[in-house]
Amino acid sequence: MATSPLPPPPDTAAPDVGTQAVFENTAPAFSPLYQQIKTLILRSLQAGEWKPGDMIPSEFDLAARFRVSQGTVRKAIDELATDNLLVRRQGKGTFVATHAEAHTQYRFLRLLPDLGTLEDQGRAERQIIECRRLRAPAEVARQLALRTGDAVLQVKRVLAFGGTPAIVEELWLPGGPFKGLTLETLSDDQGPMYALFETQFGVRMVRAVEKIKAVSADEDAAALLEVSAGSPLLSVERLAFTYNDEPMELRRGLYRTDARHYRNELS
Amino acid sequence: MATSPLPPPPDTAAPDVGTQAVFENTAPAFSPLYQQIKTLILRSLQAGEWKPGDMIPSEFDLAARFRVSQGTVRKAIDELATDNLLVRRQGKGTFVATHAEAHTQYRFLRLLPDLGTLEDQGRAERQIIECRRLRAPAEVARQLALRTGDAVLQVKRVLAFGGTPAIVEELWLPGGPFKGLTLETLSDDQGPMYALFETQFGVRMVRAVEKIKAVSADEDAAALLEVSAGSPLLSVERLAFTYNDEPMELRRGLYRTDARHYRNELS
DNA sequence: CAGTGGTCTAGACCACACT
DNA sequence: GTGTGGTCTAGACCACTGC
Repeated sequence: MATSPLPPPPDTAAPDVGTQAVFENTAPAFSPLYQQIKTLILRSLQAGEWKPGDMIPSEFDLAARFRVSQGTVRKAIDELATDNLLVRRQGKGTFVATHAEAHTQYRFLRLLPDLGTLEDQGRAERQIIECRRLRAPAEVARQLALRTGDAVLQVKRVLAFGGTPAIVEELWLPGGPFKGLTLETLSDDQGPMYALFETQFGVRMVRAVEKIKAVSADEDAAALLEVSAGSPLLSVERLAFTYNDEPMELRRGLYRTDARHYRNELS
Repeated sequence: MATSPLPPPPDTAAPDVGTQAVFENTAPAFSPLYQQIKTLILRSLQAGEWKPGDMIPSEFDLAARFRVSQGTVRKAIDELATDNLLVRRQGKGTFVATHAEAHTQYRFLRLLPDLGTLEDQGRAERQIIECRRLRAPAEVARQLALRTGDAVLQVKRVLAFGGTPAIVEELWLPGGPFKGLTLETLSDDQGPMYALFETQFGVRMVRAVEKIKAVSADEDAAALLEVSAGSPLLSVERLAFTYNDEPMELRRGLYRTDARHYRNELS
């Protein structure tokens, strides 16, 4: 239990765990060991020590590294797995979750066809309308935790299924982390946009919040979605976050729901 | 570890656990012990052995009853707690979840004001429009797993906040479990409808699925919601389930979203 | 104080994947 | 077979609640 074959040398640098909470120095707030371990793993994820798709060290190795029992590491990993930050695969190992895998693709897309195979009626056909670099309007800046006027990227695109347009959306991305993103980058890419963000910009979207309203189609949206102006559309405003609850994308979408619906599970 | 002070006598009746899976007699499907315990607890919940709000036996007692270790019971309860079927309270015990508590009220209602205190701007003002007993239309029957023509209850009501109507909805309930439900029962009651269902009919809603669309207000809805005909409204169709994934309520709602929005978290 | 859930450990063994 | 995650146990101790 005492050896520590990984980065932190045997008796220093590694968080030293006595019998109970370690960082209980100042605040009287009690923090369980497994929570601290969870934080340390999270930190390694943020720092990019393990990238999306990578296998992280085994529970035993991590236990040695952090000087705790395997069961404690297990509980930390369990929680990270239920948060969809890690994926466990029995017999293989534990991996950093990614949007690039078939089974987790379009994890955030809740628009489904009313009828037929929920699975897939054709891949989504994507078309980028424009990609501009500009200064953040006040409201966009506020939501992305930037200052008004900071550089941002604005992307507009249309998604269609089986030739019928279904979604028109506008994305706002902070200019810093997404430096170098162009219309060509986006257009050339196949696969989910969040997968591109991971591989090209090292940004992994972890969770998101959506605000949904019913609105009437304006002229522009009506034309792009091939409906008549004034038709009811679903307005979906999404704020997506990366590891440290940092907002990293603001997305405003209009969904056609005449033959599809937004599905949500409550529990 | 061997005593069994609860209902099942010492050496019989209680599921007998050797070293591994118990019910592994016919199917080669492997089922972990804690999963079997989870099923047994679930069965007791369905049978009404413990009712919403009740405290269930301690982990130790359950461990003795099922002849497994306390840690195994713990894992079973953990999962039931994350499914919101049970609620753990340190120092006190583990309780059957209920819709009747302040902190879990309106757990399934996702409509929030765009501005101001998310907490509450006044209680919801509810008004029952009608409550009829009739024969299930085909589509309603299908969704509630009944036969077309079976007895069902149809309830219509309006919800308002601060004097402004926000939701008009129509509920369909199976006639059997809800025998005796009348307009008076519903109107007299304060508090969430799902709480009433628990206390009066022993029906606890556990989870639900919603299908959301944008639609135009027809004359009736427009009048009730005090908007002009043709205004965009959010159509929310909810199918709610009780313990055994039995569908128990079909609800079709129209939401005004001019000053409110449907909030959803993705992860 | 006793009773409850919460944390942590150590070790044994099972199931699964790869080589 | 070896290495990984998954299950189960037994026991010790901590934290919170209420008598």
